[in-house]
Amino acid sequence: MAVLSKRLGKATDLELGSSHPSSPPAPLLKERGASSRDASAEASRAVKPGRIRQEQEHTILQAAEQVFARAGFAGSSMSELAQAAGLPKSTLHYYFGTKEALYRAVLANILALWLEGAEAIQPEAAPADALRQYIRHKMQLTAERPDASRVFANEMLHGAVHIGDILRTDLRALVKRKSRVIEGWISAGQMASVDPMHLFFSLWAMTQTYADFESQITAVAGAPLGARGMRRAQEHVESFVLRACGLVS
Amino acid sequence: MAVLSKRLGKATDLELGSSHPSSPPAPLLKERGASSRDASAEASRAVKPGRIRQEQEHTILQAAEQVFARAGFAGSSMSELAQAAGLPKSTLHYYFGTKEALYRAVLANILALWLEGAEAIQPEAAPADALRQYIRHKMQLTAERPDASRVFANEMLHGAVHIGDILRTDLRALVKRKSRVIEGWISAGQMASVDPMHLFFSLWAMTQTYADFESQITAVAGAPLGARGMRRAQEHVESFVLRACGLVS
DNA sequence: TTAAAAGCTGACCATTCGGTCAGATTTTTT
DNA sequence: AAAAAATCTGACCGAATGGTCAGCTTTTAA
Repeated sequence: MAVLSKRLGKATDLELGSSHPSSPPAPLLKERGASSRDASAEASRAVKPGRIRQEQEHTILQAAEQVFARAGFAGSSMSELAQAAGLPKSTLHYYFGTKEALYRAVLANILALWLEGAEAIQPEAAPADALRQYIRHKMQLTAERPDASRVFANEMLHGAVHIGDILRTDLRALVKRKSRVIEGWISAGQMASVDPMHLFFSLWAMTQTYADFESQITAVAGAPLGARGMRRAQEHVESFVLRACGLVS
Repeated sequence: MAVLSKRLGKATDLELGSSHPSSPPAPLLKERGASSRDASAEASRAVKPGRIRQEQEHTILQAAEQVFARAGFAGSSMSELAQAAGLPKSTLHYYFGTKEALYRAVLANILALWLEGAEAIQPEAAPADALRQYIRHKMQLTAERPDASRVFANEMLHGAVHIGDILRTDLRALVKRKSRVIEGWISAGQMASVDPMHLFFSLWAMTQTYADFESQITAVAGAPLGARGMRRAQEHVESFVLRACGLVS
């Protein structure tokens, strides 16, 4: 997992950094260390590679995720982004060069998150346990990082132009690999016959919907689901999927 | 269904027409007849209420759906919209006043479509038949009007500010009503115990994902699903849901 | 046939947009 | 302490945006 997300992070930065009209005014040393954002080591190794830069980038990215989630790429202006980060517009340009580069940086962070969790699906695992764990992971992400989910959803809704390459390579490979595991379970009679690819589509859809379409869900439910509602949602998805896969508890 | 969609159309137009800074320069006679777009009666009753207006509005709305689906509200400019419709920008303003009014008109059309199909869920029906029919209806909409689905998804992703009222009233009422039917089936032992509200969320998510996240699906599948792929998707969703509801075929 | 209504559009406008840059300030290195 | 590097930002710019409007043409009603 750590390996995977690191590899993807690189791939993203790569795809990203190449095609700008103007290169950023500052070095922009593309390196997120192995331990990404632990606050403890902050003071110790704070010497070398732009401690200020790291902090500011983090501030900006966090604010940008919120803003992009609310309005999408086109719907967010640099001045909004700047205001949300509590910094002048020029400072954002100093750190990320262009609005698109900032957007891609947000996406890169999210993508790594999004691809995690599938390690639970292993040949040796019991299908029910593996699926339950995967669903829990996805629902947790939905509950704890709804903005991340929404930015990701928005990107795909509009054609995934910025992350298409990664989807076509890494995500496709991941699904292929895990599909073989599921097919193994099926032919071993351990679960019902379900098209693995479509199973992934359904899992992603059912879990992400609680973040992406939260406004619809709130409207139908009459009020935001809250912690209790989300717990109930998770139970629903778990039992729904397990039953659909012929894995009655 | 006809009654429902008409009522909603009105409600939408109402919510719509009120809150503009400037009122449209032309009368804008808000009336879509009962038989919305049959080409046969076109020549016969073409006399009274602005035949040209009706045709032009239709042209513009159709083009706008495509454009809004691709780029969202903020990402679409009036000049793009105009170019897609093959008309000068001022003409769009003549017919719809503002970009937002045009967007709302597109949404209103879509919303009626989206709310259809739930009539299949009736107390007297067999649960398996009813659910299968509902899923088919949703999948058909996804396959035939993916742009409509995407505009709708985009609207909800960004808070459903333009249709929140209708979701909170009409959609909520619909779900409440149909949930009672499903609860009836459950307590009669006709299907497994599934939270009806969350069942709807899952159904919507699983079916719409094939339009809204088509780029992701194409990337993972290696190529667009096409007609055969969509047929397979429908079979997957049907059997998946039926099994999850304890309705083995 | 004529007057009125509806349809149409090129030219224009104020505002906002993403982005640049010179130069000041702060931090780090020597 | 001095030099170098990195950080920071107000002022500015050309382009694009949504929207307006006067005046034209076409369609409809009288």
